[in-house]
Amino acid sequence: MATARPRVQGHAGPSMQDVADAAGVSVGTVSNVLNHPAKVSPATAERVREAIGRLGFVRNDAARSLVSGSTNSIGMVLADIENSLFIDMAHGAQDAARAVGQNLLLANTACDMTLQDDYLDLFDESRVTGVLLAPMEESSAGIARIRSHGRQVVLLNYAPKPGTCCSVLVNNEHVGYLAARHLIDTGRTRLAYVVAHDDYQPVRDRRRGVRAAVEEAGPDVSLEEIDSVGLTTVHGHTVGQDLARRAPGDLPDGLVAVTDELANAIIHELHTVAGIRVPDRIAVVGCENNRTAGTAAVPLTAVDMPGRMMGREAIRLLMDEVASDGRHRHATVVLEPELIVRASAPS
Amino acid sequence: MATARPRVQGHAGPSMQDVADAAGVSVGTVSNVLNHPAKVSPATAERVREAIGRLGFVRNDAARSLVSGSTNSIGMVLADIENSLFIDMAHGAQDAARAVGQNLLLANTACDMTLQDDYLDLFDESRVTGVLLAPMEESSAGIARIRSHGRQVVLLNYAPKPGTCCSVLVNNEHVGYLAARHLIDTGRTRLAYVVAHDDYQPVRDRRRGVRAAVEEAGPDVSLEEIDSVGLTTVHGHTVGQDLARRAPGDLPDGLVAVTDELANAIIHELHTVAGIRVPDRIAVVGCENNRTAGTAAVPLTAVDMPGRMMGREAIRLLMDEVASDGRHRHATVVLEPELIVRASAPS
DNA sequence: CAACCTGATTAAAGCGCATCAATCAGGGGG
DNA sequence: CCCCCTGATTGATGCGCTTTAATCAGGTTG
Repeated sequence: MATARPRVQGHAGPSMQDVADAAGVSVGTVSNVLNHPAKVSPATAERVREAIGRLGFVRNDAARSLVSGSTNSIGMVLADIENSLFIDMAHGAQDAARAVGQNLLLANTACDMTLQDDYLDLFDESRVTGVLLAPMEESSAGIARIRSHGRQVVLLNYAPKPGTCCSVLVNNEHVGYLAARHLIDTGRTRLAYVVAHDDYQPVRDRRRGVRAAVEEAGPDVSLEEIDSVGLTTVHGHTVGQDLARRAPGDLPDGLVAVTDELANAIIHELHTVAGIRVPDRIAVVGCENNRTAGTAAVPLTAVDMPGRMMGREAIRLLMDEVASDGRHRHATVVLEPELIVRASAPS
Repeated sequence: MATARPRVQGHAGPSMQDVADAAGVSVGTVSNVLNHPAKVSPATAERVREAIGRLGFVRNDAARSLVSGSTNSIGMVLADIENSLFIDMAHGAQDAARAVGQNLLLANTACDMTLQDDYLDLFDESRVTGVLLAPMEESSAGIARIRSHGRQVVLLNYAPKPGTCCSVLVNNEHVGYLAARHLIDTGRTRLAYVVAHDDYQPVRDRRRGVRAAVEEAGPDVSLEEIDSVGLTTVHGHTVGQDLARRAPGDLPDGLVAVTDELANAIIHELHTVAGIRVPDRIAVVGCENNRTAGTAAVPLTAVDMPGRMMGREAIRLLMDEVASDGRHRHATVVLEPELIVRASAPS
């Protein structure tokens, strides 16, 4: 056995030099075995591979990307990993990234903008191929920062400031429209729209769609907008309890909730707790078609967001932009939602 | 403006040298401003920081970790990002990692062992601080490989080969025991255990617990083990349909499903489709307490797995091992599950 | 036999940063 | 006036790899 080179602490593991020594070749040849096997004679390659196996050599990705100036990884920053829409986007992106030889690294911000900025910076410093960002809130500052360093970003499910980056969106106005329209088409006339965080662009868009459908229906259909404190289950319970306390005549007969969580919680309070039957007394539609929608106590009619496809499209846009060394025009891909009819608002 | 240094294509962005030139100092000083601010006089530091901002300098993490031989990131490989247990583990790990100044990078293998190995190797090559692995199947080959390179691994929710690495487990035998015991305690006598993939260690352990509870109950309680093809919803539907076709006398009156998905799908076929009331005719218990358990058509009684805490513990073990330069003894943390009683098997 | 070509291999030059010994400036004490 | 001490700064070195030009061995051709 060859004697080991002296090493400072912390720098464990054999290097290419060690492999080269063991195989009786130069480092350049070892590198070629790994990256351009065609350039190396079969016999030498075999000898090198044997040495690699014997020494347990692991290529140092830091050195590799230091030289090449780039990596093989795409970073994806997700605002809420608990939401199945985001999971779907990650899944679609994963598949597409893999197909183009890139690894997808996920980071969860749990809706914390500080964490989001940290992860954007981390990916920036890591020189990833590009970044996919699926935020909850306006994030143009962070995007601008890393874009100014030349790092490519594709925004998911949130409209960017015009011309700042590529994005993949769902036609959220149509989401709201489809939801309200379904209720109107099935004979509901006193609609309610439960909403919170009107400062989030997707939320705003959905509201516009709901309003459009109601206006289109003429004076026979009314719309009440109910402000919730937040978008999650706890807030839905509050809204549901408030509704349950109303005089029967004041109750809407059709309700659109801006998130599935809100919808399910409201149904729980009305239907299960207060005995106000869904959909008989009031039909409910959600706006995400989360994983839970189909298995809920009252299966939820919801407008489906095509998360998988969004992820795939985002990777496509990103790789397009990365490839186009020269001029690149930012693009926005808008995918259409689809209504999934279930028991909470049958046809 | 100083003239830009000539640059080969691909190596965009200002380097420390550029910053140093702009601020009229040496690279060493710029490095110190970033890493040891106390060593630099306030005036110089300010000048350097100004230059950093003006040039849009971004530290190159590859070079950084090439020198230091390590990174600031922990890699977490998850078998199934769709399962809320894994999400919970990621969440807990994230919080704990952040508390010790590490970034958590997530990777989803979608139960694909090839992908799992790829990500393990990626993290290995990236010289991450350590790796958290929450696999679906036996993974000792991959673990052994990267451990042999000196990379630390903590295994989550899957027992390692003795002495090979640290791990955080749930007492899965007790999971099965609690589930079966609850049915027995509430008067059920003809139990069934629906199971698949007996080659997965957690699945095996749960079975042992179920059997133990039944044996403990004596001859008045019987146990039938029903083999499912798989662990997911489609397989549950099949099992449910088979059960629904049985003669009423042949039906068990209590059922433990090894996953929540199986449980919910079985309840759907029995209760909703076939009209065999749950829990009246048959009580059902799940073994994970997934996010959907509480909101299902029939809220699911399930044994809860403490995912958040598992994630936190895993980070703790990992950092312990990383810190202990000298001798380290692998540890296994076993967390106890807890029964959550809901409508599908009331008390 | 010289000139030339081809394929395999090598030696050397960095990539951008952290680190550390060496240097420098500026007092204060003797 | 010289020496030493302190704090700030510098310059040089090397981390492990990829890449490129240079070298070499072994044919082939004129």
